Amino acid sequence: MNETDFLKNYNIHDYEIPLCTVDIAIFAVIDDALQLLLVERLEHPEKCKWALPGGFIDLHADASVDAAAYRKLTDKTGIASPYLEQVSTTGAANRDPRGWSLTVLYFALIDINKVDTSKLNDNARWLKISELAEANLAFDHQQLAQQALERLQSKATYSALPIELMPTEFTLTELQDVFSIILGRKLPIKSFRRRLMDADMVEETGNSKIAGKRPAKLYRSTGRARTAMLPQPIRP
Amino acid sequence: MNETDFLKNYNIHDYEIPLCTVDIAIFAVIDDALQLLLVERLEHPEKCKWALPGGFIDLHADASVDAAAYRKLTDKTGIASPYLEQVSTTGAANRDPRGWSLTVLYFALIDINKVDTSKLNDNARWLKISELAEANLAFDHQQLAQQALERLQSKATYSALPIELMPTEFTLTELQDVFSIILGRKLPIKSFRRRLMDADMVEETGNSKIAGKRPAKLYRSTGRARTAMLPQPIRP
DNA sequence: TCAATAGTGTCTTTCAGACACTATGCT
DNA sequence: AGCATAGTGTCTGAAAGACACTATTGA
Repeated sequence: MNETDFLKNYNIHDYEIPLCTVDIAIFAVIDDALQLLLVERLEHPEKCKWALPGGFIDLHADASVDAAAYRKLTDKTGIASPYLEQVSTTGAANRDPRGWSLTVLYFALIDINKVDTSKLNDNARWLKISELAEANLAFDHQQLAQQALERLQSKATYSALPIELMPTEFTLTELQDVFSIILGRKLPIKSFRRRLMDADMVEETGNSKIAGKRPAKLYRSTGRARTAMLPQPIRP
Repeated sequence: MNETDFLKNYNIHDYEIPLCTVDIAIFAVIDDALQLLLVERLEHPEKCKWALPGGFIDLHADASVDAAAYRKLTDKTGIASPYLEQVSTTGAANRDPRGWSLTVLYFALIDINKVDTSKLNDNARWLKISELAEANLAFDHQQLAQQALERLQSKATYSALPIELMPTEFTLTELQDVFSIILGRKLPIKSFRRRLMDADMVEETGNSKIAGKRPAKLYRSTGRARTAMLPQPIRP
């Protein structure tokens, strides 16, 4: 049999294959807290429970898994160029009552100001990370969210990725506060600023922000935060 | 409709879903070179081309994706406790002529001496990493292998993971050579030894190895290499 | 004794942490 | 002037790199 004949006779439905989904842990800083976007499930199974945004890969709409994740993310937030990174893939026989199911987990970092709020309806809400441990989410989404959070926390120690959570212009004090929120502890101001400046993660915009006291210089991302690593991780 | 009825009516074959596979980049050091295990494809598509070991997830045999990867790895090598780590998931409409397909990529590090050679037959071979760039592998396996290699190289700079490629007892010079092979450059001897010792990645076995010249102390892994990070990455 | 490989002593460099200090604007 | 917040100067400490040095064996 040659390849053409082989493919002609090949029917995917002859085999038992898993359900395939993508799920996205979308993080934003809101009210000085790191928060995670959840949507309410409108259908069985796990109906009415809160879950990570996501769903089945659409073989016609989505050219790739990454494209599927982007589509789901844009559906929910309308953001033009969000930071989106694949975290891991979980698949098992018992994680969904419909059968053997596999999900590709992503995490996204967004600036809450850039969200198209018209896309967020009643069955969406933000969950503070401090409440994640006790949250009762659909399927294994609590563990998935935890995994994504650990990845973000880990990256915050050796890269400047949390810049992706900031608005276009921000002060270094604001950025340091975001790092502190993510890592759950105070950071030394001097080395924080030195690390970011020496590694050219940010550059001055020339503007400043006056909030009653001494004006703070405003910075913007140089874009290096998405890929470059800092020379040493923050010590524990 | 309640959940029980919903599940009763649910038929996975009503939906178009991707083909799901796992692929494993199995690395070993052989003849002072980092090498990658390949198997020849016996069936269409891409018949007779070389590919990463792997294949379809078996919904009955495999309780999870990780279990599927372990099964494939054990099938090929017979190794008891290989190091196996998930790298990434790639899925796209055009990567397999049979249709939209998704693969979960793993990488494994093995000690070539522990391989059950009876499991490796004619349609398996080792490819030197130096020849990977020009290799013409099935599907997108060349890129997948490259990704796995990059992960290994990256980890070699900030962890002691390459210990997983070593036999039970090894000298520090041998270990340093393996790091050099992976990273493709010489490393400073003093800081190499200090890093591993200070971080308790290895411990003396009490034995030594005589190879004509001064005997070298033999060490074994403490197991910390699988998880612990070294304080600073090796500088570029 | 010499060649070859194993392994150390110690100085320098890099970069994070500590902390006291200065700077700026509002009231 | 006093305050609160922004931001720096500079010392210390940890860990990597450089490199000359010593150690151990067989031939």
